[in-house]
Amino acid sequence: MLNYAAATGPARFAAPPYVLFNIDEPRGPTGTVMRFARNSEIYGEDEAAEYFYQVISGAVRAYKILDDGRRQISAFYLPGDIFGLEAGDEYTSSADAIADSHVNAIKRSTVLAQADQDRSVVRQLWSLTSQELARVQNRALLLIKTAEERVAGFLLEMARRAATATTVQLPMCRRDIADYLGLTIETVSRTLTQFEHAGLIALPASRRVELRDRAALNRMNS
Amino acid sequence: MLNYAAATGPARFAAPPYVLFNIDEPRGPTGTVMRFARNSEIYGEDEAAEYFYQVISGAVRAYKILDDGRRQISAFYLPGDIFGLEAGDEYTSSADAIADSHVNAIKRSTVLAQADQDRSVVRQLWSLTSQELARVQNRALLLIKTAEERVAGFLLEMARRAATATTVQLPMCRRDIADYLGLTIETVSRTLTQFEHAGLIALPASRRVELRDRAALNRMNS
DNA sequence: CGCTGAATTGACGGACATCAAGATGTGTGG
DNA sequence: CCACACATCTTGATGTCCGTCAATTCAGCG
Repeated sequence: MLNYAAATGPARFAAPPYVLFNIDEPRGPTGTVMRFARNSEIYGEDEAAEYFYQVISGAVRAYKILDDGRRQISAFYLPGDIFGLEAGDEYTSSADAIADSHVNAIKRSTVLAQADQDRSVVRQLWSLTSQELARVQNRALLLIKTAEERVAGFLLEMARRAATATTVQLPMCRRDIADYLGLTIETVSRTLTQFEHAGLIALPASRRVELRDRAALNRMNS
Repeated sequence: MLNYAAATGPARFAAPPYVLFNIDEPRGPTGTVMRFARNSEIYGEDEAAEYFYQVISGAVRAYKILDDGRRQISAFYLPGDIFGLEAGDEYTSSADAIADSHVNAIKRSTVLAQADQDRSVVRQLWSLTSQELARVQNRALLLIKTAEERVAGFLLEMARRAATATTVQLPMCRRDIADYLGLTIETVSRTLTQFEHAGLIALPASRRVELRDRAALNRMNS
């Protein structure tokens, strides 16, 4: 059930050497492997930020809950992705496992101590946070677009990050997608079937998407 | 026309000592004061990131333009705010002056060189980028809300950052506000007059807002 | 005092949310 | 292996918030 194969693929983050994490040695001196069951919480908003994480297998969502119960998912993390990188002492979002997942956890205090020896560590933390900032900016761009554009953008993003050829296996349910895109599950569903009827995608299963006309999807991404 | 008084107010960023910028000594060894006229560009997206900036007087907007001409403003920077802090070699947004402005500019290469001597420099860069990330996350939260909630949130944010007592002097036009909130100027305008009729605010001038019922606005902020 | 861009106000339509029902898929126990 | 239960997903009907288009008012400036 747990997919270690995903962990042996190409790493998705920036420049080696990997001071923080090395996905090829998840059990090495750089951290501890933890297992989280589907829908279990990894950390909560405003909790003390004890660990930095990297996804080994499975998938993770980061989110905030508004007073009225609405949820906004700010990011999905897939194998290779690093998350929980707080500069402050508390997590600014909650995070939980979308599917049964293995993550590599490394103590924040250890990393910060390491930073006193090795100046490249903080440089790397800054760089990763900067990449996260760029991701959030791009998602904010999505949120001002039409439903079509948002769903198209989401499919292309997932294809870029998790695709084998043209088939995307979605780890998350429609509610997660809706909460990520700022839409309702009905609108997400309708938009997907509309894409299917237009021949842009195929939906052999609700969580499996085949991109048939990537150019058309790109055009929508405006 | 240029308001130096604003620069002598309390600094708005985090913990001293200010390695990067010291707003009390804008002409000191930490940078160069530059002047930008209203609507002039400070830097463009994908340009080489030559400088880090801090606003001394005036106001700055950062934004991206979509293919179809839509503009999304990702942030407003007021006196004391630092912007243009790129970890990569290029700016990821454009920035220009909303009003005639003075900014303190410090060469990115100088700061990065300084970072080899003083380890607190990168730590500070990381911290500032992390704060920027938190700001963008909060704006993304705004974008999934109703027009009322977005405008209320905007007013409270501006009041917190730029208010003298309960009066907010807005440096930007309705189009800027609209592009920041993902609304149209008509909706922004209508929502403001609606707030006025409900007694939540007063609008003695189109760019001057007096908060009359902060509690009610806060309640909308959900 | 007239010109011009900014802001407001109104009428209307459309995209997406809401409410509701039905279809599909999945896990569990007999 | 089948049957039932429950969650997930899809599809339909209706409503509403906000965008669009258009006209008017207001403010700043030569």
